Order: sequence, then C-alpha cells, then structure tokens
Amino acid sequence: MTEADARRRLVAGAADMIRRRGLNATSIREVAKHAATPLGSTYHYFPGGKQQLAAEAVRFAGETVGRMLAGQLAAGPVDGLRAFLALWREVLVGSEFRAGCPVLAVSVEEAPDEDRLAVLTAAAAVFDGWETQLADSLRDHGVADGEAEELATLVVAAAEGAVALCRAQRSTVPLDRVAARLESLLTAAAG
Amino acid sequence: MTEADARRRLVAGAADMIRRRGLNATSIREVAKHAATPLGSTYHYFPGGKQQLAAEAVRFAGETVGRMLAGQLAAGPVDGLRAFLALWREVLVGSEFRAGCPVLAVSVEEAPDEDRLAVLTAAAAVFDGWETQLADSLRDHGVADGEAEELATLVVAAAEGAVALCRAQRSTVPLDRVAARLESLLTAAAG
DNA sequence: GTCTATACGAAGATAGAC
DNA sequence: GTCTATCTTCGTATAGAC
Repeated sequence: MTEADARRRLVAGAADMIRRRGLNATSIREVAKHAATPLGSTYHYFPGGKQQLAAEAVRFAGETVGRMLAGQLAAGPVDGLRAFLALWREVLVGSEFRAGCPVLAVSVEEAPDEDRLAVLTAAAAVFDGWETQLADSLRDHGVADGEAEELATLVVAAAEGAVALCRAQRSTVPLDRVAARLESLLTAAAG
Repeated sequence: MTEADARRRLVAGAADMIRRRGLNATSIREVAKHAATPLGSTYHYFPGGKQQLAAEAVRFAGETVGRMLAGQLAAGPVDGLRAFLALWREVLVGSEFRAGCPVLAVSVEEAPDEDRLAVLTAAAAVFDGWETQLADSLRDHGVADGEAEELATLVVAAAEGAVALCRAQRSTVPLDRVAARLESLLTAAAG
C-alpha cells in the first residue's frame, strides 16, 4: 500500500500548504517534492490535476476537524465550541501565525472555470457540515430550530474570521475575544 | 493631474482584483492593463513593486469602508453594524459572489519575506481601525470597555468570516444569519 | 519622465523513456 | 505502471528607446 500512502501524503501536504499560502501559491511541484513523490505521479493519482488535489485537500481538512468536533460535541455544544476554537488557536500558535484554515483560503479566491468551482463546492460542503454538527447539538440541548442555525453559522463565521484577524495581527487576541463572547452566547442559549 | 489619476486607477483596480482573486493571483500585468496603464509605469508609481501596490490597495479599501462606517456610526452602533453588513452584502450580490474583502484575502496568504509583511501589517491596521471605530461607538452608548472591545472584534471577525462562507456557498444566507444574531447582541448591549 | 521590448524564472500539464 | 524531461504560458522586474 505504498500507493495509498503516497496519495495520502500528497493530500495532507496540499492541505498544509494551502492553509499557509493559499490555493494559488500552492504549486503541485512543491507539494510533490514535500511528499517525496515525483511530479508525474501526482497526475497519475489525481488526473484532474491541481483542482482535484485541492478539492480532496479541502475535504480532508473538513473531515479531520469534523471528527474532532463530533467527539467534543458529545459533551455538549459549549464543549464543542471550546474545542473548535482551541483547535484553531493551536494551528495559529503552532505555526507562529503562518497557517490558518485551508477551507477559508480557497473560499476567498475566485473560481472562474468549472474545475475551480469543484474546489469551492467542496469548501461549501465542509462549512455546511460543521454548521450542521453545531446546530444539531444546540437543538439537542433545547435551542429552537431557527436560533440554533443562526448561532451555528455565527460560530463558524466568527471563528474563521478570527483566524484571519489573528494572522494579520500576529496575535491570538481576536480569537480570544471572540471565544469569550461566543461562549457566553452559547451558555445562555443552551447552558 | 493625469499622474495622480493613473495612480488612483491602479490602486483601485488592484483592490478590486485582490478581493476577487486574492493577492497571489493578482498580476501587475493585468492590473496595469485594466487601468489602461503601461506595465512599466506601475514601477514608476510604485518602486516597491507588487507589495507596495498591494499594501496601498489594502489601505485604500480600509479607508473607503472606514469612512462609510464613521458616517453610519454617528446614528449609533446598531446603525453602523447594519451598514457594515449591508456593504458586504452588496459586494457579494453585485459580483455574483465572485468578490469579497481584499483585507481578508491578503490575510490568509503567507508572508515569507519582508515585503509581504508590509502588506500583512497594513491589513492588521485596517482591521484594528474598524474594530476601534465600533468599540468607541459602543462605549459612547454605555457599554463597558472590555465588553465593547470583545463585541467589536466579534462583529469584524463574524462579518469577514460570513463573507467567505457566502462566497463558498454562493448565497447570502450565512451573512443574513450572522446579521440577525449580531443585531440582537448589539441591541441588547447598547440598545 | 514614459513606455516598449525583453530577461529570467516558475507555473501547470504532458509525452515518451524505463 | 512510474517517473524524467520538456512544452507552453505567464509571472515579476528591468533596461534602454523615445
């Protein structure tokens, strides 16, 4: 299973590079080099080229975070929120504010052709998945349907935005402030 | 004053291209073409090259939004919030979800060298400026210092994140949900 | 001072050798 | 089936003609 291994390394490497540099500055060449895989191989594993690799990287990141979120949400929505924000905090601090969220990164670059649209669609699905997980948990704890959806969207949007603010300011202050407000909001709603 | 005019066109054009494609996919060549300016001229106006142009584009966007925000905040923090979110909504809808916030765009791409760091620093200053305007208005309406800062940061982060979510999903739903929650939050705090 | 033409590197993708 | 070498295009930046 060297093949599946190399493939995984390519997807994980692409996700890491995208969350640092963004999609356009992520080159297949460098992803292949970092994964110790010849350039030609990437087109064997990913006939769709860069866009296919990017779409899989986005889904890979989405699932990784989604699994962690599912585990923590079992203890309640506020625990899920804390874990979600703590994860982004670690990404920021661990990379000295050089890395962020790959799903956010691909969402702010235009999608002109059809291929790029596939990446954007993958990003939309990831965001929607996280929101749904949070909203379900809130509903399970007695929050009304509409309010649960609004709160879940607010959490995802605020977290993603805060990550960007933290990167610009090279400080965790924005994320910490957002965490304080969101926690008190969710505690009041589903405490 | 053809010179100042061409310079302005270059900065405004760069801001528009960055908010659509991101910083890396924005080429000086195309910015110059779109501004009907020869490529060589851009290096006359901006000796620092692409990074200088990008930093000015970020500041330009920051000031444009900041002026609008200042005007609307005169009527109170909730009016400022509404105008801030309405502006991003117009950018999204008016571009068919192809354009977003240029300040966000440059904040999610790595800054390896010193030049790029100047762009990131400009972005940090813009975010900080918007937050300060909002926080000041909240304080003027009786919100305590710490809470005002937290709420201001939450508004900027959530708005920026929501813009990205809307672009991915090609829908204003995320922004509308965020608007509903933020409005009720600010009304409760400073109503 | 303004701009055309070009240098130089790196990108995505593929053709064809092993 | 795997990978090396290459094709083509486009990027930033500049040198030198008007």
